[in-house]
Amino acid sequence: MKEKATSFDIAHRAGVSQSTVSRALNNSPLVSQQTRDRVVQIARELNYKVDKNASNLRKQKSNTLALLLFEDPTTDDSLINPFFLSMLGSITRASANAGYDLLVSFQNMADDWHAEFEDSNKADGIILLGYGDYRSYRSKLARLEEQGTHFVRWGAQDKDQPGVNIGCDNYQGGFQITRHLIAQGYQNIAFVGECGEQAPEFKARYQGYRDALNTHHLLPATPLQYDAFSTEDSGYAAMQHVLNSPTLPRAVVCASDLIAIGALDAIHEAKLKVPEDIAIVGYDNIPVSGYTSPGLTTVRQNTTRAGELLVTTLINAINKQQVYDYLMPAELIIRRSCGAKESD
Amino acid sequence: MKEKATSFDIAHRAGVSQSTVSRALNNSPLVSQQTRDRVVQIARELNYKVDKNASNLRKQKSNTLALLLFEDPTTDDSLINPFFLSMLGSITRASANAGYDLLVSFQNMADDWHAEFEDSNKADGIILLGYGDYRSYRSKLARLEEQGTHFVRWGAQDKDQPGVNIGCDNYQGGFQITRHLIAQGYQNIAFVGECGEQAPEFKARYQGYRDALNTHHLLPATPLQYDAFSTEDSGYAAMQHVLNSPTLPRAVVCASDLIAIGALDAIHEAKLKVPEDIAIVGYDNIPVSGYTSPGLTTVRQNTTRAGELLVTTLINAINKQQVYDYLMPAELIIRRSCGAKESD
DNA sequence: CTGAAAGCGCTTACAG
DNA sequence: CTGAAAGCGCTTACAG
Repeated sequence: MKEKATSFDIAHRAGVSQSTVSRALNNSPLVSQQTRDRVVQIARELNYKVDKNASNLRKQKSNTLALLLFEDPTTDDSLINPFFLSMLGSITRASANAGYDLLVSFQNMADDWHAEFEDSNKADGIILLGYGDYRSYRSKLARLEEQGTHFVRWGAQDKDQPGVNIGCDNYQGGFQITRHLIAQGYQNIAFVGECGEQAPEFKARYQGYRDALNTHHLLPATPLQYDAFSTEDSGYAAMQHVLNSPTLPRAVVCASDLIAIGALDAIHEAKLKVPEDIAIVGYDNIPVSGYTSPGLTTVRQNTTRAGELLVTTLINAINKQQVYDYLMPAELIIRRSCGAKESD
Repeated sequence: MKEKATSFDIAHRAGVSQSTVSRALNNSPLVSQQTRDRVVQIARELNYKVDKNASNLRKQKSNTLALLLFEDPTTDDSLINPFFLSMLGSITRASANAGYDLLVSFQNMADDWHAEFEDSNKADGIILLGYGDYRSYRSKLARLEEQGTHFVRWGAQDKDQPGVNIGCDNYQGGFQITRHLIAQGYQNIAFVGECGEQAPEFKARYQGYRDALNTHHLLPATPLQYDAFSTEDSGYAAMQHVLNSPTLPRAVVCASDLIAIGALDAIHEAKLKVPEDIAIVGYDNIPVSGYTSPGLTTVRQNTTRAGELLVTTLINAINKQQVYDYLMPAELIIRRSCGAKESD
């Protein structure tokens, strides 16, 4: 095990000062080409790497982004929502492309997550990812902002929240997919998914659903809305409720694919057919949604683009540039579960 | 934007020396309870966090693990193999539980990845994750070892490789799933997946397949093996090959679920039925495999356990403890694609 | 273009 | 139990 080389070792061998080594390696213009070449050469021979801790300490920045994954408190301990898993993948890739390291962490609302990363200089900025109610940590977000910590949120737009937000247009997605069902001729359309303040994404999708129905004068007298959060089990239970209600809806808009998959199970168990007896649509376009029987009509959120947007927005913020909220368009993905021909 | 507090600020307010602050905050026994309480109290008030860069620089360790994801060179830029995505999830969780931060990074065989992390003190150790041929970076692994860098590999056991290895018993998995097909009465069984040195995992699965056939005297005169790497497209193409061959096999062992899913597409396109006309089995038990039509019989690798093993093994290595290779058992998951009753 | 020096914010022997 | 001091390995004004 060789001792690790430092900039002094290189300086010694190159016959220059340590300052010059540092400059040469950092592409400072204040070094002659000749000196730089020699230093770089020796650094390579010695397999030298700049010590990031020392460099970061001195520069007071880390070239690292932190990703905070908030978990659905209801999720099984060993599973991550597939949608966020795919976001994780695209964020990882986007940070790498931007030359930043990515620190990944799960959060269970630990007391001091708001300070943990930037105050400790582990990261230059934070990406907050997770469904749910940012209101509950509103004060923490405010504190982040007050401390000058850079962060971006993924989720539902909310003018009231501190910080920049990147999200997908949940209202439009809910509207579109409901309108699509209406265009198929369905009238009696239910919604499965909680839609209170604690679930702003679902709430926006629900609003889109309602407005689409309203536009076509199909809004039922009593709302056909059933609570469920984003797990298969919850979707399964909610759909059993639906199936036990006096009048069976002809179509169901589920607030997420996970819910829709659970609903599918409940329907099959009841020996009913999708879409013949009841049509089902989901939301998210998680990988599995293309493989259910029948394939799920759903709304895609472009995770690749989302990852890029989150990362570039955060980096811009770190570099003191003006940054803006961004609302990505939703994209309808039509498969068989809605009863449309796939070419529709 | 408040200035960030340092240990000196706390020392000043507490009327003690900065050394004492550091000790108090690091739970050193060399501090009176009274002093510690006061320091901790003030630290909280000032919202103080230890600067990790300074602390790491001084301690020469980072409390961070690096995860290097090697990509299948054949994979689409925006997609990660779902199996590795699920490993990523479990490794993230396991590191967090162990109190380590996790730095995630993709690798395209950049020249100096072997030194990038530990030499730069960004991480205390490295987890190498990715299918493929470790032989091609054998020299780099050797260098890692020589430099005293701590690392664990996920993948096929290989006595020739430097470093510790955690993996799942690919041979046993291939054997079991093939034996299962034989038990269903199939005789003419093909294998789809490359099985050369560059794909050690697939190779081991193929060996298991062959030995199972051999045990039952079913080994064909000419090997029924078709190359494919782990993507749907490649599986689709390979299965078209199979379907064009003079005698159609009755069952096909695919080296991965992704391959099997592509194969399923090719078979359905040819208007054949699974499992009636031809049985298909996969490997990995990726989430989608439960939702294909029919559901895929496959081999599960316990990713939760794998993540924990990788992390704890690496941490043990970092702490200078003796560490060992570990081979996890494979686990047969029976669904409809093999023609068995699910309760089989 | 180069060097000598200060200092980033800690931890930890050393001395009491 | 506590404090004064050294030093981790860099980057960057400052002076030439």
